[in-house]
Amino acid sequence: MTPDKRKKLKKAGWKVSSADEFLGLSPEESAYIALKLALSESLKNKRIKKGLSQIALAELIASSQSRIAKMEAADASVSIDLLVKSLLAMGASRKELANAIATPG
Amino acid sequence: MTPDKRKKLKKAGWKVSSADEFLGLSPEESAYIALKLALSESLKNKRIKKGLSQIALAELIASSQSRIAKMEAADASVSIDLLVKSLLAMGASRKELANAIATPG
DNA sequence: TGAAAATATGTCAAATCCGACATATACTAC
DNA sequence: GTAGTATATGTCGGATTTGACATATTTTCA
Repeated sequence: MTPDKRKKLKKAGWKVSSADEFLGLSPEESAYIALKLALSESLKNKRIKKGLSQIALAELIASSQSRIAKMEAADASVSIDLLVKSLLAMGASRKELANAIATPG
Repeated sequence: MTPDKRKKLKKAGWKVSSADEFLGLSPEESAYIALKLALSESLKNKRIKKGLSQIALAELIASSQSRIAKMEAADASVSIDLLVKSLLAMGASRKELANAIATPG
């Protein structure tokens, strides 16, 4: 695990203060977190590509700027459900979703 | 139209995917439902392949038989989050997930 | 057939997640 | 610098989702 990724995880509120702690996570726990990171990255990329601010996207999908920020930060309070719904609302296809999910962060 | 009625129609033999227009679903609504159906199918297939009963799976992933049944029925009360977590708990890889998502129902 | 196992359905309190708001911090361009 | 814009963070009431339970229905098999 790269220092970058660890920093990102920590920033997102996950308890990752050391590699040992991270290794203490079960495989499905880390897979779940990795999945969320992949989706949040995809969301941010798509938003930027469309030239939208977080506020503009929030209005577009009936959410709020703060929640968009949390989505993009893969915050622990954000579900995969919301990430997927948001991506779909931005016009992502199933294949795009699948690709985001399959692609390692 | 409620998700419940939609489900009943599907059970009654309607080809939901081709009836989207008639049902007045937005593209992201139908994509979301299709996604859930794909994941629930994948979950059921994986469980059967492992020779597990719903009760056994429930114990394995700390849930309940009734919730497993609802997952496999793509019930409106079940989130994509739970479906993904369950698949990961059964040992699905990200690529398997991606494939399930990309594959049309 | 009929009992037993598996699955489906309905309900609900508790846990989790959401949008909204306030506020802080970061980034531009002057 | 600093004014303006964008993004991040903390909190909270209300909405949604969850596991659990009761019960109904379906499937399996002798």
